[in-house]
Amino acid sequence: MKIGELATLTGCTVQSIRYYEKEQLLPTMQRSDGNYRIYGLAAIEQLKLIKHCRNLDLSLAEIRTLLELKQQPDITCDTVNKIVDSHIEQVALRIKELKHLQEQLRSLRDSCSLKSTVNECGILKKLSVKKT
Amino acid sequence: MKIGELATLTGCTVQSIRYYEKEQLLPTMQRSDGNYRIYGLAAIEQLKLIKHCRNLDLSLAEIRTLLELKQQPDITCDTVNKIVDSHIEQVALRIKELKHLQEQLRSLRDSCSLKSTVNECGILKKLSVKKT
DNA sequence: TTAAACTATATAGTAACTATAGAGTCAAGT
DNA sequence: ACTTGACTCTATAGTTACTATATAGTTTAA
Repeated sequence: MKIGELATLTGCTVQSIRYYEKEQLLPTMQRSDGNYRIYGLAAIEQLKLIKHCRNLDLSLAEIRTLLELKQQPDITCDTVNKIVDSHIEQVALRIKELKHLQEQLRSLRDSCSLKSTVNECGILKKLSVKKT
Repeated sequence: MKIGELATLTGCTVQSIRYYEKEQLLPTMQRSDGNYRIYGLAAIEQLKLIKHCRNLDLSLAEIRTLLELKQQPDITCDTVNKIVDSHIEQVALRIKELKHLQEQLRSLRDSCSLKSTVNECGILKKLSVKKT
């Protein structure tokens, strides 16, 4: 299988597959006579894992760690848990921040009446004055 | 006032102030004999506005638009409203996405028991199999 | 055989900075 | 007068996870 077929099978772009190889998330593939990368079924598996992790917003560094752990089946999976746990925390924190942001934006939005001019725009006034 | 003082007064770093100037969020400042940027009180105002907007996660492009609008006090502030509204929507969407993510991460986390080895780790299994 | 479709590498761009290198400026102390 | 240290200047590279582009080579179908 060549890279284009792998791309359509997994929903990745050709470029990102090459990028993952460069970043060591996929192994260096063997090449055909014409220097084309040749993939087997294992590559589909691995790319799907990568893609699923990316959908969960895991960083490439985190995914690389998971993949390395997968190569050592006999150690305990504490590290896997830790990665997921810390990621859950990060997401929770981000949600909290965004909710706070949402409140501020709404209160900002309420400070501008419909027909006013920029000159007396409550939003711009608030932005200029409010402390950081 | 030189750039370092402005930085401490506003809580920005010296580099980011220079960056904002390069990106046209601050005007090109006049220079001293020794080629140092010289700032007045207006710069504090403007930097605080920028910083406050950044705290609200507005992009530099959005902030640039707001600052341009500020220069034209007589037009209606529809555009200001639109920027804020669209930003509120973006944040709401992101919160929704993150909540969905959070669910998936938690269900993933639940699939790994405490003492298992990587070999039989429910998390890695799920990640490999689950569809994108 | 030739054109289309595919693949290869290398490089630059994205956002909003941060970090670094190398050089010039200024104020205070000796 | 000289030097030291703190400050400033510009230019460049790095960050993340790609995407886009240019240029060149390969394969496949008509």
